[in-house]
This record gives sequence, structure tokens and C-alpha cells, in this order.
Amino acid sequence: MPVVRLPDGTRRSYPAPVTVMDAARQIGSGLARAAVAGALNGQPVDTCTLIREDAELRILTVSDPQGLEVVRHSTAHLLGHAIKQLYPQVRMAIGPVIEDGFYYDVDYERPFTPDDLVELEQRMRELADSNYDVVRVEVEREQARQAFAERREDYKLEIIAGLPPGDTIALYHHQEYVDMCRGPHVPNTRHLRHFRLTRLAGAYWRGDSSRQMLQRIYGTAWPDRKSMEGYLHRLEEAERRDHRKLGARLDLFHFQPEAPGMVFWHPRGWTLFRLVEGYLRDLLGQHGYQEVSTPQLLDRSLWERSGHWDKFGTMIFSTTSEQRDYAVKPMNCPAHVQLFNQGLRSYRELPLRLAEFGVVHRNEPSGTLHGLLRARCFTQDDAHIFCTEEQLSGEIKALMELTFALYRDFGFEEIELAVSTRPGQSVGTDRQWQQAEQALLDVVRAGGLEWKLQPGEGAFYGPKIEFVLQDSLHRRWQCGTIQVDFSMPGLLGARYVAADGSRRVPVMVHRALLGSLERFIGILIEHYAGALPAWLSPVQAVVLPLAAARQGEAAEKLLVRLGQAGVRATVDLRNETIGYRIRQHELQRIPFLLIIGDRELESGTVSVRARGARDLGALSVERVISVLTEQAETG
RNA sequence: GCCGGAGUAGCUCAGUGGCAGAGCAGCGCAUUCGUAAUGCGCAGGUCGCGGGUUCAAAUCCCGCCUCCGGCUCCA
Repeated sequence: MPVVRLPDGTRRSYPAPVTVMDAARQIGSGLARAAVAGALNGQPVDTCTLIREDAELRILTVSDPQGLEVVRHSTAHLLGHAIKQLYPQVRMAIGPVIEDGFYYDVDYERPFTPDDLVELEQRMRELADSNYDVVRVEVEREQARQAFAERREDYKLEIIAGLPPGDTIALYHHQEYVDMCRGPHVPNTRHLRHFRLTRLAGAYWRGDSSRQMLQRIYGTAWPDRKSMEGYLHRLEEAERRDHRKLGARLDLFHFQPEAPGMVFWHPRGWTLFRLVEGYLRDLLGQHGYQEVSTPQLLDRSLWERSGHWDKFGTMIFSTTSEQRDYAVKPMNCPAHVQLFNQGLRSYRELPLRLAEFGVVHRNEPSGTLHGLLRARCFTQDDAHIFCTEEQLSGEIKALMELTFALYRDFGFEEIELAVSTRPGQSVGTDRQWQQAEQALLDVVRAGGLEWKLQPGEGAFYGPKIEFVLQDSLHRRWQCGTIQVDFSMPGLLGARYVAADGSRRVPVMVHRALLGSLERFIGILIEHYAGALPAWLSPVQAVVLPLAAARQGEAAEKLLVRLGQAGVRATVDLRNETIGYRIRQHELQRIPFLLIIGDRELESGTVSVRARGARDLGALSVERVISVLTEQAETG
């Protein structure tokens, strides 16, 4: 006699066990038609699931996030069905749900082409439109093994072999196609209507780079046509904002084959770089840091002692001179410990905060390079804080506040936190790690902020807090990091004299706020779609005389006055129509266009057009300068 | 690094074995202009690099480089 409680609080009791679908039907035929699955006591289940005991039940439809997940998962199965019909020799691996869609990893003798994708999608539509029932059958392990052995699904057999013994296995029958899955799945393919296959890629079996490379087919699925179009539009928007394209169009930087993964900054791009750097430099001064600079090449032995050579040897650029091996520095920390080690340090000097805009080189695998976002040479806004154990949590707390304020100034409001703990390969003792992890967790917990744990994702010398910011398209970017290190100072011989006269090893906090300046600038460009706020714009204003012969002289005079006021401005005296020049500078995303015609010449004013055709009217030169300098303030 | 795709003028792209093209940008001349493209003309190429097949290669084959989409990795 199960009693079922519904989300609105009503209870229904049944004389005998009922299926989720039966329960849905009794609530309403519309709901039953829309039901893609159920949630029994919060657990997603198939609509064919029998409710035997008292439970809370919610009917999932495609408009429910959990229901949408079911639809996406079933669409992956539908893809499997289409694949096996069109290419029977394909071996199926896994087909999970991901953000915005799903994929299926498969093994096939030849590479799939975009044309194959079109055919697959077409077949998926035909299958979905035939509105067939998806049937769940629970079987014993041996039966599942046999089913997939007959079908020569080697990957499925490997998955079965890895399942804990005794588990029942669910097979989903899509007509002649059978897939193994925990479920739940839609009861009928009529729920699968708004989907699209998006791209092809390679992927390692079980994510292991030493194993077979499979072909991954990505797809997306949505509750309705409108939300799918919205998604496709977001993809286009992301492409439109691609910093690599904008970097070229806005004349900020370029890459070329002779220096893969290394940036050639153009004058405008380097202006932006220096603006970001200058902002940070001011901040360092206000927060008790001292800026330093350390060598680009350091003897290999130093990296062996720090542990970097062991862990990252193949990714360190190196060079030899007079039979000595040098590493092009991939990090600044060992060099900063050398600064700490100069002279005998007292506890009175702690915390010692050393900052460097450290240019580092890392030999990243060629396939991972991605414009400014993943480069082989980049500039860290790096710092190392040497402190006592007692000072540690105060330093971390101050750093978190500083970081949040900084992101806000650059226009990022949504920030997430993650704590990463000890990885497999690491230096240091259990006690040191436990202490370091505790220090980070204490601060994060006390802060009352939301955070997630990333077990085993820490650096080899210490755990870390990571700052993940969301841009205007809601994409996530990991930027800042705070790492607590009880190991490296000891490995590199750092000591200070404590109040009681004993020698102690300082704790070292590694921290980068923006992370890599190059990468952060790439993110900024995409966040603002190239329309940087005035304080970050390489060119803040362009002076446009209507006709150079008549107002050119006045334009050049204005340019001089703007320069004296600290406004980054240029003048455009080209013999082109005003409409043409305005268009060009709008495309260059210049914040202010200052137009001088005969009317302005007579009245001693300038017409100000702000980016995006916002007309600020005719203003006096003094007023123009005060408007521009105000706008050019940070933030 | 691995899988797949791409590379033709500064940019966007057309050109599938037979004379390398278009639009925009650039330069020149005309126009002297009122808020997102004035007109006419000129110039612009080792078709990524190297090798091969062919009477003939941007086009077919092989190797390499770089880029793009993923995977793995990311101190």
C-alpha cells in the first residue's frame, strides 16, 4: 500500500505498487504525456519504475533541469542507435551528458567526416520521429556480458568487467539497438525533438593518454527550439568575441610560426599590457609588497633541489653554456627564495612580501596552445610571502579580500572558489600537508563564501585556493591562486631567527592574482568583446576634423591639450568622409570620438560622440578634458 | 604529445590537373564632406615549407611547419 507524496504536499495512496507513469497519469494526462522520468525521494528514475513503498515523487519533464539531463542522455542513445544503423562495425564506448549536451565516444576503422555527421543527424531525426518506445530491462551481469559479446562491443564488456559484482545492470532497448546505462531514460523518442550534432573530436578511452584514441561526436539537446537557438547564438557570440580575432582586428598583438605560443605585442596591445601592469604595481605598493626582478636563466641544480625538474623536466626549456645546464625559468619561486636567503633574516622582517612581474617560459605541448590563454611565454603577477605559521591565516585572509576587490575593478562580479588538495606526486611530509590544507580550509570556511573541494588537484609543493571568475557570457576562467607551501623553503635552505633565538624555516605563500597577464588580457578582451572600458583603452579618444584643410589645425591643438591632460588620443586627418572615419573608429572600439567642424570652430567647442553612437553634444574643450579624465579613472 | 580539420593578396574568401581571382584594406587622383562604408584609377601572390607524380600541380601523393576543434596535461 504505497503512499506517494507529491511536491505540492498532497498524498495519494495506492492499493498495490504503481509505476511512475501510472502515478503521473492519475495526476493528469497532460503531465503523463510530458513525463520523461520521475524523481523518487530525489533520485531520478525511469517512468516504468515500480513504486513499492511510501515515497516522495516528482514527475520530471523536459523543462526541469533533471528532466533535460534525461533527454540529453537519451539523445546520446539515439545517436548510438543511428550510428549502429549506418555504421554497424562501430564499437560503442561511452555516451554521457555534459554541460549543454552530450557526446558519444566510438571506435571506427575510418575517421568520421562532417558529412557523416549530417547523415547521422538525419537518421536520428527519422528514428525520433518514429516515436518508438525505449524499454528498460534489468539483467544479471552474465546476460549483459553475453548481449555485448554477441554484438562485439569490447568497450562495453570492459565497462561490465569493472562494475562492482552483484549490481544489477540495466539495458535500454532502442528497437534493435541495446545500450547499457544506469538511466533513467525517456519512455519514448517523441521526447527527443530539439537536438543537433555539433562537432567531431578525438578522445582517449577512459581519459588515459596511453590508451586507444576514440572518436568523439558532440551533440546538444534542448527543451524547445527557442532555447536551442539561444544556445547556438551564444556559441556564435563566443566566436565573435574570440580574443585571437579581436587581437588582430584591434591591432593589439599577433603570433607567428617562428615563435609558437609566444606573443608579439603591438603598440596598442602593449599599452593595454602596461596599463594592467601599472594598476597592479600601484596595488602592490598599497599592500606592503616590494617588487623585485630575478634572472631568466638559473642553473639546473636549483630546479633539481626545488623538485621542479623531477615533476616538470620535459616542460622546462633549457640551454647549455660552458658545460653547465641552465633552465629558462618556468616559475619565480626558487629565485625568490634566493632573495630571502641573502643575509640572516629575523622574525621581525616577516611577513616579507616579494613581488615580480616574472616572465616565465613553459614548453607546453603544441596541441594545447590557445592564443593568449595558453602560451609558452607569459608574465605572472607573482609574489611570495615569507611568514611565520602564526601569520599565515592573516596573510591568506588579506589576500582573499585583495583579490575580490581587484576582480571587481576589472569588471568581474561573479567569482567562485575552489580548494585543491595534495596530488599523487608531491614533496613534503604528511604533517606539512595536513597543516597547509588546514590553514587554507580554515580561512575559506571562516569567510562564509561558497567553495568546492578539488581533491588531488593541488600543486606538488602545496594545496591551493583557486579563484574562478565568470565573464559576461557566463564562461568560467581560473585566474588567481593562493598556495601554501611548507616544503620548498626548507628544500632551498631558507631560515630565519625566531624570537627565542632558534633557527626556523619560514612558511611560503605563493600567490598570483590575475595569474598570467597575457591570459588575463585575453579574458578581458573576450569579456568586453573588445570594447574595453576607457581606463584600459589603448586609445581613449580620436580627434576628427570634418575637413583637415579647415579644422585640421584646431584638431592638432586639441590633441596636444589632451596629451597634456594624460588622455591617450590620436587625430585622424585623412581625406575621407566623416561617416567613413567614424565607422572605422567605432570598429576599433574607441571610447570617444571628438568631432570638430566649422560650428565647433566658431563656438570653441567639440562635439563628443561616445562609443555606440551616444551623442554627448557640443562641449567646451575644458569640459571635454574633464569628462575624459573622469572616465579614464580606474573602474 | 594524440585524433580530426584547415593554410590562396594585409583581412574575408572563390578557384578539383591547363593564363592565380573577387570584395574590403593599402597607394594615387578627384571630392572638402555633419556622426557606422564618396567616386575613379593603380598596385598587390614562392597558392604555408620541402620533396614526388605529370607535357602541365594552388589542385594528386609523401614528409614537415603553423593554426583551428577536441583529448591528455597545466608548477
